[in-house]
Amino acid sequence: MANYTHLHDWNLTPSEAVALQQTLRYSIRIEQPVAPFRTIAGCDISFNKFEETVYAGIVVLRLDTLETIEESGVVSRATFPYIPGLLSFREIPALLEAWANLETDPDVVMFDGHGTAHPRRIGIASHGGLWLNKPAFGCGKSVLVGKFDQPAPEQGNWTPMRHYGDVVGAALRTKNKVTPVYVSPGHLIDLQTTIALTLQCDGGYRIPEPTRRAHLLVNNLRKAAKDPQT
DNA sequence: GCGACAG
DNA sequence: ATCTTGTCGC
Repeated sequence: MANYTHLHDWNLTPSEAVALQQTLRYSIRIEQPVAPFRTIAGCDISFNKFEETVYAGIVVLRLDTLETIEESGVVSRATFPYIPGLLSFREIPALLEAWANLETDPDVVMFDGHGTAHPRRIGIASHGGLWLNKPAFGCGKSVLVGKFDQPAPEQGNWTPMRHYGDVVGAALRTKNKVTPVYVSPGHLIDLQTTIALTLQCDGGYRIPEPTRRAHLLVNNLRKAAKDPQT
């Protein structure tokens, strides 16, 4: 089953959260994975605006067939507000609850957000990877930091995203002539592998399957709780 | 000081 | 993120 070890407290002020990121960033390891990956997890959360209740979910799929092999959804609470650069403090606590309910132990995790493409190089994918002590990377729909040139319009093309002289991620075209997604390594993985895995998770949509299915899962959870029906 | 700013 | 219908383009 999937587990994780407690790294630190979550009830922090935004200021304390930034300070914690400055100490945690040095534990992050960006490197080429040794063992091949067989399964991948996608995670996401959903919520009603102005409400503290959040629906967190994780979907595990086989990398070779993209078949879903497990889903885990939980209803939790997020007390930390959304602040650009501190997303992990709002989303990870609930995601850990969903993770703990997993029967399988995914080989790598795809987060909805960034990894090193972050002002302090420790986005949700890096922070999450540290907690899970597992290879993790981020795939975001918009940019937080980093400058880049537009990649060629055909699927598979990508351009490096740079921030203060560092290549922090890549603008990757997952579909012909469609806005690219922004990927970056989180922990225990490198940019090349991050790009390859994202392309391997292609299901015909801009958003790769792990994240796309996790999004559908948590959205259905939220709707189910909203209506007195099924 | 001003503008930017993952989900 | 969420609130929402139709509509332009391949």
